[in-house]
Amino acid sequence: MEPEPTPTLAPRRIAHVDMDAFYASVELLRYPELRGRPVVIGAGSAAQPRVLADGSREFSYLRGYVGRGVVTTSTYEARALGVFSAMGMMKAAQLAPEAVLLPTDFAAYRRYSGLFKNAVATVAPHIEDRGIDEIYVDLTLLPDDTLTLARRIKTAVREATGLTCSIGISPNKLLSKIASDLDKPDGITIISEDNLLGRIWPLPVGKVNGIGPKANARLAAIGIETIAQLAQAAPDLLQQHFGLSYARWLLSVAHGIDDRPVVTHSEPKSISRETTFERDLHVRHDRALLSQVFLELCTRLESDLSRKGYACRSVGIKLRFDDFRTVTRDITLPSAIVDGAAIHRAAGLCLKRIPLDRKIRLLGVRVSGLRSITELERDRQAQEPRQLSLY
DNA sequence: TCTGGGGTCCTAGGACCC
DNA sequence: TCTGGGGTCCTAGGACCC
Repeated sequence: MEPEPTPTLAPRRIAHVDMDAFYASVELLRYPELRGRPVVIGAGSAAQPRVLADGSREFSYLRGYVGRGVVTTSTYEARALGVFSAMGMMKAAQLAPEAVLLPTDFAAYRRYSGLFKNAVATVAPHIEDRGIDEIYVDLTLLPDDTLTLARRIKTAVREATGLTCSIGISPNKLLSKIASDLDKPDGITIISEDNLLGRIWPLPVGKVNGIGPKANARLAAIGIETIAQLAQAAPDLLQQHFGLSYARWLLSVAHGIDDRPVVTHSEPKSISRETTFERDLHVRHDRALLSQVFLELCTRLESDLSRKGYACRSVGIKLRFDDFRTVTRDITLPSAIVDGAAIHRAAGLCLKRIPLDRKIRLLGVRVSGLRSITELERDRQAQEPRQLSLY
């Protein structure tokens, strides 16, 4: 493998802004009496707090939770008890039975997300969206010094939302993402050439965005646990275990190299709707329920598409069986569709191609090959005169 | 007391076309 | 009549992220 080229341009200044325990913090604005207590977000509407006659609120608790939900977010007090995102709620209830349980309210989080992003944009408008609670911001062309900008961003966010965020700033997205996590909550971490080795290299490889549980385990199996060890690993050893392109990527990230730009606009590639059943469903005995849910998923996709102004050329389904095995089937159509009935027909063709020999845990429908409806219309109108000229 | 829902990107094989 | 490569599209699965 060839050595990575050394960047020669003046370093960029990329910020990663990450809201602190975002969903939980939004809930604490609403229910300030919960501040300082372990709180877990992630239930359905059954966990909605009730307002009592005297105006006080009665909350649900994790104790006794039954169901298939997972923790979406938890407050720092709940994390101290071992309750983290993506943990099964049953397990969380064992660890923290006295934690308050709240339902997710995505409409509220989206509202605060908009406030947070608009606030940052008043300070630095070159923003890449990375989901509901984090963004990258390119500060390179702004005149002020880095620390001043970071403080200004935090002030703007706090004034607009009442919430805190953590900011990492470095020459690239990779390092800034790692940095924003180093001083949470409410921190500012600036990584430069000078402190790169001291701050980044001692960290476990799993801190790198893109090294997940699988890669982590495979690296551990060959004795690589820290970013420093990864940086010093023999290229041939990495290539042997991970293939050429992934090995190259691993080495470059370990050396803090990442040239990806901050991308301020992107179009969606796919839209999906899926649901996990409260109990595994039998293909024949629960056929009516399965059919109803299947149709509902397609109907929701129709409204998603039309609300967002897209048509789709591909339709796919996803099934998860009771043994957690997941299968997908796709079909690409001759022309783009929006209509729920057409999505339902295509999804039905996909479903026929899956042998249904086990109970079903999850059913999902996905549309992809998205085309903007206004562009389709424009193309269609541009086509018409040409077709007419054939006559 | 197993494991949500919404996404993106990558890989790899086969079809098909030139 | 054995048999080129390259490019693109489609499909299935998997890793990863928030």
